[in-house]
Amino acid sequence: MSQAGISRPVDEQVGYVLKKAATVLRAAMDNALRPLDLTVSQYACLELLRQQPGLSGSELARAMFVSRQSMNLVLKGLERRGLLIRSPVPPHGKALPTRLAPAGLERLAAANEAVSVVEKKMLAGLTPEAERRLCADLTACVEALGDDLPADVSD
Amino acid sequence: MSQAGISRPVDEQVGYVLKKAATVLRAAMDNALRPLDLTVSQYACLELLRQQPGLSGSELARAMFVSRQSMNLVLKGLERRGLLIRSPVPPHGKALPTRLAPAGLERLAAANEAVSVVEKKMLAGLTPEAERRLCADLTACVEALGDDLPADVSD
DNA sequence: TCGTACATGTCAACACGCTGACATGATGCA
DNA sequence: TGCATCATGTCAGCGTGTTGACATGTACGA
Repeated sequence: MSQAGISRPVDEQVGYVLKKAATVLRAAMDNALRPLDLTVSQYACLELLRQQPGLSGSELARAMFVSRQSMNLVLKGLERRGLLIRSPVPPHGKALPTRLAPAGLERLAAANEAVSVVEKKMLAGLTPEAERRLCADLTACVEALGDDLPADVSD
Repeated sequence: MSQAGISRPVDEQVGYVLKKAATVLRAAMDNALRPLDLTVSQYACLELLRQQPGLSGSELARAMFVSRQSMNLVLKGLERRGLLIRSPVPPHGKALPTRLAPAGLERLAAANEAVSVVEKKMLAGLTPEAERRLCADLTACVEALGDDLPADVSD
């Protein structure tokens, strides 16, 4: 209690650098996606649906680390713009399977182009080996913090 | 335009893993700081002021990647609670130098204890060597994305 | 000296995400 | 069968952060 702990400058603390990297990347992606009239959340939602068609709102929310309510807003917006299609009637429980509309797939293709540019720029200074290592180390951090707990962000 | 680009699952994309790590870390820090009645933003603000006393609101905002306006709200809250002190009159331009109050330093010491636990847990699976490498790689990513641009988040 | 540019603090309005709460449909068990 | 439990979708309210705008104080150059 005598001294206030860590004296290392924030620039060398993993947490700080991690936040900075996430912030800068998000800003860069926002800029890249703005001409396509897509936010990062909307883009991520479309890409997830391309890889895993038929996901429900709750499943998408978990995959994107946001609440069901937030995801619901994203889905409503994308549906209203004709970029995706939700079953009007739940085939099983209350879950509404969601799929990309043709317009959504088209928009996503352009978005992936733009995002790819940003990603390449970000990783320009890293070897493929370093890139894999970075992913692995970050994943190790996530699991060390108890990845098992966050079944959902809210709830 | 024929195929929608990246087919790699999102779990292996740096951007996705980066966001996940940042989200999980923030959640863990929020939990750790809640008993102390501090948010992550408030904690970061106090820690920055400990390392660099006398910073103005705008300087703090830049260091924390938020807008001046957001930082202003954080500072008002901390000042009202007696955790920091702002010069009532600007000594030079309009910038108001800010310093930790004794109560703030005390609270910060406890907060650093709590945050240190979370950080240790997160880095448990990494060697010190890997930790440094992780920081370096993330910093490289930030700089590759054009670290020079974001003078301020807003503006 | 004047005026332009720039940085800072502050107010207002808006967007996004979260928590809390509720209703509904499915599942499992007594 | 009846009931408890769980997951999902949805509504309302709140907090946080952002953009836009404005006033003020400083520094620089004609």
